[in-house]
Amino acid sequence: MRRRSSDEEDDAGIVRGATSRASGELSRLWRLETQHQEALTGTTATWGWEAARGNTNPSVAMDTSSSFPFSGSSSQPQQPQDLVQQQLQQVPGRRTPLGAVGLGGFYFSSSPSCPPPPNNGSCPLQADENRPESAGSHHQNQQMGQRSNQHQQRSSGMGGIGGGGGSVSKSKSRQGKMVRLNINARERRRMHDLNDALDELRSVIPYAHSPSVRKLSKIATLLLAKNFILMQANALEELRRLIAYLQQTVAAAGLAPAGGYADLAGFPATPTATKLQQQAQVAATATAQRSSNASVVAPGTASAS
DNA sequence: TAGGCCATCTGGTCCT
DNA sequence: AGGACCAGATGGCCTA
Repeated sequence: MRRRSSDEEDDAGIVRGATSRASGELSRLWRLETQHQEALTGTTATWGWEAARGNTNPSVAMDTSSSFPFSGSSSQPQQPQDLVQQQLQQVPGRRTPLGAVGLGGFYFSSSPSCPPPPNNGSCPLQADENRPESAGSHHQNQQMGQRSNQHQQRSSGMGGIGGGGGSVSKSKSRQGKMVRLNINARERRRMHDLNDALDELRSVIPYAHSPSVRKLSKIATLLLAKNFILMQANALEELRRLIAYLQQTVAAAGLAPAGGYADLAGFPATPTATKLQQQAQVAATATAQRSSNASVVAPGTASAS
C-alpha cells in the first residue's frame, strides 16, 4: 500500500490550489454537458445533488434522470442505488465488509507474504505503521511531527491521555499512551487507504484529468461516481432497447438473417429487453405467417410494412 | 476574512 | 481484547 510522503502532502496542497483555480472550468464543463443532454432530450435536467441534498452546486453531479435520445419506453430500470440502499438496510450496524464486495485483501495486500494482523509481526510496513515509536515509517512520522504534535498536545491538554502521579500509574499511562498511539496510527492508515481508494475512483471517473483541473473533493467524487454508474446503467438499458427495436424492425421487414442474431444471444438481457425481444419474435413469427399466407393468396403482392 | 476541504486525534460502538 | 468503523472536534491550507 502506497503511503503519502510529506512531499506528497505538499503536492496535495498544490493540487488543492490548482483545483480551486479550475473549479469554474469544471462547473462550466458540467453545465455544458447538461445543456447538451437537455438539447438532446428536450427535458430539463435535475441535479442528483440538488434532489438529494438541496445543494445548488452543479459541478458535482451528472444528470441521470434525463434519458438518451432513444428512449421510447417509459419503463425505467430499477435504480442501482435502490438496490444498494436495500442491501444497506439489510445489514445493521457495521457496514458491508470489504470481503463481501470482493475486496477482502484490500487492507493487507501490500505484501502477499504478510498475514493479516495480529500475525503480521514479520511485515515491516505493517509493524512500523502500528508502532508509532518506530523509525521505520519515516514520512509518516514526519507527518506526525508536523501535524499531529499539535493534536497530541491538545489531546493531552484535553485529558484524553496521561495524568497520574506514581511510578505504577506513570508506566500505566505510558502504556495507555502507546495504545492510544497505536490506535491513532491504525486510524491514520485506514484513512490513507480510504483516500487511496478515492484516488483510484477519481482516476476512472470521466472528468478532465488535467493538472489545471481541480481535483475532485471526496463528496464530489462519490456523487460523481454514483451518477456515472447510473448514467452507464441508463445507457446500457437504452442500448438494449435499441437492439430490441432494431431486431423487431428487421424481423418485421423480413430481413432477419437465416440463423437469427446468434451473435447477440450472449448479450445480457434485462427484463425490458427480454420482453421486447419476445415481442420481436412474436412479430417476426406473425410476419412470417402473414408472408406465407400472402404468398398463397397473392404471390408477389406481400409487402413488408 | 469567511468558507470549503482536508488530516488527524479521540472516544464510543460493534464485531470477531 | 483487539480491531474496524464512525462521528465530533480541531486546526491548517487555500481561494474568493
